[in-house]
Amino acid sequence: MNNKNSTKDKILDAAETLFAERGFAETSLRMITSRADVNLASVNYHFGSKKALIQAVFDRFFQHLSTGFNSRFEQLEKQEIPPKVEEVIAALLGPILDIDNVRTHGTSIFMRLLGRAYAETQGHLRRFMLEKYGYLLSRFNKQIHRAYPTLPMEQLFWRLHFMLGSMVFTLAGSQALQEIAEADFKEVVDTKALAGKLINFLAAGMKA
Amino acid sequence: MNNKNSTKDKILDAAETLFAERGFAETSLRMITSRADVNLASVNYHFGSKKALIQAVFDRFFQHLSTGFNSRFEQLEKQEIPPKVEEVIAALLGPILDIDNVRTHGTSIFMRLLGRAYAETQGHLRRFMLEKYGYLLSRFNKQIHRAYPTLPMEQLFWRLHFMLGSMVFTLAGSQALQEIAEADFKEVVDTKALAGKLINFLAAGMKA
DNA sequence: ATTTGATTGGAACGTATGTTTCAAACAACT
DNA sequence: AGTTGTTTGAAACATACGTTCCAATCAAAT
Repeated sequence: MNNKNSTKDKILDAAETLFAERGFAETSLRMITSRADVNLASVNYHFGSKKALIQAVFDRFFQHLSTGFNSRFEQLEKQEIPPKVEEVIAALLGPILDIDNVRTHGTSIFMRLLGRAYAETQGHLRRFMLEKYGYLLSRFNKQIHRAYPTLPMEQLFWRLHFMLGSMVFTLAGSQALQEIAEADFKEVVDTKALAGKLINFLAAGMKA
Repeated sequence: MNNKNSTKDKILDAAETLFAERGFAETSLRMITSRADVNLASVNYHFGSKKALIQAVFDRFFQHLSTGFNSRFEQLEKQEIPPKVEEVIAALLGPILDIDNVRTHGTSIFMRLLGRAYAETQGHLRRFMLEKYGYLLSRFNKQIHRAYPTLPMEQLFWRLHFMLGSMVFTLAGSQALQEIAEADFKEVVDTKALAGKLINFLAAGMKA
């Protein structure tokens, strides 16, 4: 049913790349099916509609991510001593970077999708994601609060969103930025090093 | 020719709002012309094509902005004593917030447009903007370097992009976020106060 | 070997889009 | 008043889209 080269997975693979590259509305089902080398009708057969396909693409990503999030946050939660701010941010960022171990450039594709979902004001995607993964934010907030108890919750709320912006924006364009940096500074920066820089920046902002 | 209520301006007004609210592909010319109360054909008559209309919308916004940027950065550049990091960031953020003085909800509309333009990987918009406003980044870098001379240029490059991500994302979703914050914390946060929080966060990250 | 249910293929449907056409209305100037 | 160039209006155009239909094919179980 869910082999690596089943029609369903071929559609998901093609759709995920095209959605990230071109956007949801700008990607037609015909582009997807011709890239996946399957019949046009198979999208509606397997997924029901284009909207359902979009949600399925996100669903697959989040299934990869949630195991990573769960194990990292469980580890933080069972610790007696409060974590450092850097560690909490790393718990959020780590699983996202791990996608690259499974797929090439998986992180940037996912972040681009996330950025596009965020821009969607039609909003069915935002609601869908918040519904499924809102619990993550409250777990994150709890840990930040342990790491930095004097920060008012209202400040935390805003800084969380400042942080998300940096993460999505940077990781979505990471390929392009890495190339520019390499050309300008003759210094190769891999994604792991980039994440370190990002965590430093964000942790300082959180602790401001 | 360019009266406030000329057909051309009515189209631009309607298009700018709808593009920000719904996105470029999701906004049809018929929506624009019916909201602007003009004939459908007038878009192609005055602008040539939908793509050209999109660029015209951005052009008008950037004309407002560039005068603000120029005056603020000239002021920084002529100062003998180095500016503070916060001041440099404020010079970038200030003109954007000033749009609210001209239009209601102008900032969030513009930032949403910016966010969408960034998401557009078709890319003709990104190139168009970088071409027109790339010079701003080097002026910004120079001033940050004056404020914080020991920061290596390569670090500055990355932190600049971390910062842009926060700015675009936060301001693009500022309406929605302000509503959530108001509901959750019973505390009204106007855009000016939000900008202050954002500058604090970003300056701390810059100085990390 | 036959039957049954799931999947695929090819074609068509209805609808919405950006663009074009061309006549009517308007404006400015002689 | 008449002419000329610009702008509007209503309709049609070609195209691309998501979706649906139904026959052909396939896989597995009897």
